Amino acid sequence: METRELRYFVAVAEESHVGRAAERLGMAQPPLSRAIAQLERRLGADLFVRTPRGVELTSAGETLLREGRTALAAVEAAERRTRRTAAAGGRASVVLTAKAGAQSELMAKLLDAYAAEPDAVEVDVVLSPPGHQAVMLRDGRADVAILHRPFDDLSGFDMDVLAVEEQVLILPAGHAASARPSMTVAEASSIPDLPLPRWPNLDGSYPDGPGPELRDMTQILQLIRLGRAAIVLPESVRASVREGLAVVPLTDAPQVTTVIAWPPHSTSPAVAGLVRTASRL
Amino acid sequence: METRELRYFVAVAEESHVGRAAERLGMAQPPLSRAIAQLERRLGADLFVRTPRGVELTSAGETLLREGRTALAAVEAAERRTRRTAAAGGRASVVLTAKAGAQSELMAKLLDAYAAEPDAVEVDVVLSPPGHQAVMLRDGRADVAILHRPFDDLSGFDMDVLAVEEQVLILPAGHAASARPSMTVAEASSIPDLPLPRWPNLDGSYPDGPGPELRDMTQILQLIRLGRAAIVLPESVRASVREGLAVVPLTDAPQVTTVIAWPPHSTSPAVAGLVRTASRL
DNA sequence: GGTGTCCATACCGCGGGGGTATGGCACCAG
DNA sequence: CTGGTGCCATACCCCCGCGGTATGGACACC
Repeated sequence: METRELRYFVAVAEESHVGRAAERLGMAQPPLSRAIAQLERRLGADLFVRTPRGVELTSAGETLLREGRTALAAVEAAERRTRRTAAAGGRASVVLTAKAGAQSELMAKLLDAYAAEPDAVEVDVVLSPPGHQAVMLRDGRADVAILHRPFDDLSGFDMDVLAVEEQVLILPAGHAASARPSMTVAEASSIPDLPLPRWPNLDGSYPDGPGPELRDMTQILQLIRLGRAAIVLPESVRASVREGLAVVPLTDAPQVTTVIAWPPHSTSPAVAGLVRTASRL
Repeated sequence: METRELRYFVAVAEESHVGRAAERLGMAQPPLSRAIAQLERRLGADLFVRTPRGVELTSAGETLLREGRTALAAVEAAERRTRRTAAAGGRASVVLTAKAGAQSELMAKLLDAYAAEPDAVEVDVVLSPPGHQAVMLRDGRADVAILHRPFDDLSGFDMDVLAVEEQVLILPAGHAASARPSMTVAEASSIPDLPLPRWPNLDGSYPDGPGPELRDMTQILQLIRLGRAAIVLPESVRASVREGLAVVPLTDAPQVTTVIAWPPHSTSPAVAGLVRTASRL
């Protein structure tokens, strides 16, 4: 099976419509129809049932869609990483990605410790919006990532745990609830005049709800000082909490685990070294 | 990048020789040279340095070899799984692979429990030689596997832990050492007249050493009864130990963890159901 | 039954993958 | 230094197969 065939198949499966898929692929409809039919012949499997409105996946087609997407991502990742190591011009280098804003002290410690290693290579740090680290690791734009359980999807990666912490509620300093010694998540999310902000989805859109749309951390902290919102965050943010804000521990929020993750089996020596120093921190 | 190009590249990289790679691929040398050159142009990266003896990988080439192999495996897995679900003829089914011989009671419990589930599908159990479960999971011949830490390479899989057990030494009943209440691994492996058997590598070859070559469990137990060998195994084998054999606990052997593993992101409903019942055992 | 909306088939042109023959280069034996 | 050997690259050719256009055929809806 060629990646071209797979790309065609995925396009048709996603559109449920050969014509639209062809348009998306920048080609005419008949060759696409033929390519799909040929793929079906070669696999010995019907991938679609043809309906008057378009096409629908068979169960074999659903399997190929699931598996094919990850296969395509793997090919794409191979290509990207190859281009990158070539661009580095023989001198090895590693791209590390992390969420913009948080755990800067941990990152600094890691980068310092690694730079002191005898066989250290250059580390490019790429800060990306929350939730995008795993994507970048999967498609080859990054080699290692710092990410967070249970928020990020870690499936398919190897990883080491770097830190475990509780979560706290950040709210305006003067607010009545700020005097409480602790709170539950249910209580925190139902404070009448303090809605929790909404986090953007992977595609940049926002879920519906009452809270403000969260853009960056300083903006939301500003909103909290103004008495307009509250937010649940890992307790390490205490370090960056200045006046005007109060912190209340949450008793039943899930623990947040900071991990360093990397794609399995692509253990370049540089990545291995970085992971080794990370796990010694 | 097309999978054909990747296959060509991997062949050349593995042979370090364009001519031999071409032979292996069943084609002539010049088109292969050209395909590689074209791949290099398209990637904008030199993958090989040409030497008078053949070719050598550049660092970019090493990256592509590492990544490309897993990408090819992913494509192959997609193809196999699609063929399989098509062959199942609409009626979903799952292939579970496990090491031949061991933990049969756990498997039986799992299969019984799963069969009782409302949405259970047919489960094909494939027993494969030790160490091959992970390979079958990676190349799509299986959907779920029962395997064992730290022996199997679990990287890249999602998993749940099913059981944790200590290891024991099995030796002839009459042997002097069989009276000891416990032993260390060092002691167990240096009993003068009882060599530990050698396990086959993934390719079927055997490492060098004094012990007998292990073929199957009954054969090795026979050898132990004859006073010719001893073996270290998880303690669950006590159940299948009959007369003529003695069991001595090991104090410092690593724990053996039995896990159920599955490829990430290919979570078909059937696999998900099987895993769910497994983790409830 | 006409019409619109799909996907499939028929047919054609051309790019590119694969073949053979040969060149160019480095190393080695003498 | 020179002929020989063992590589990979280039030159040239053929033909398969991919992609294009035109059209057929099935189905739903009015």
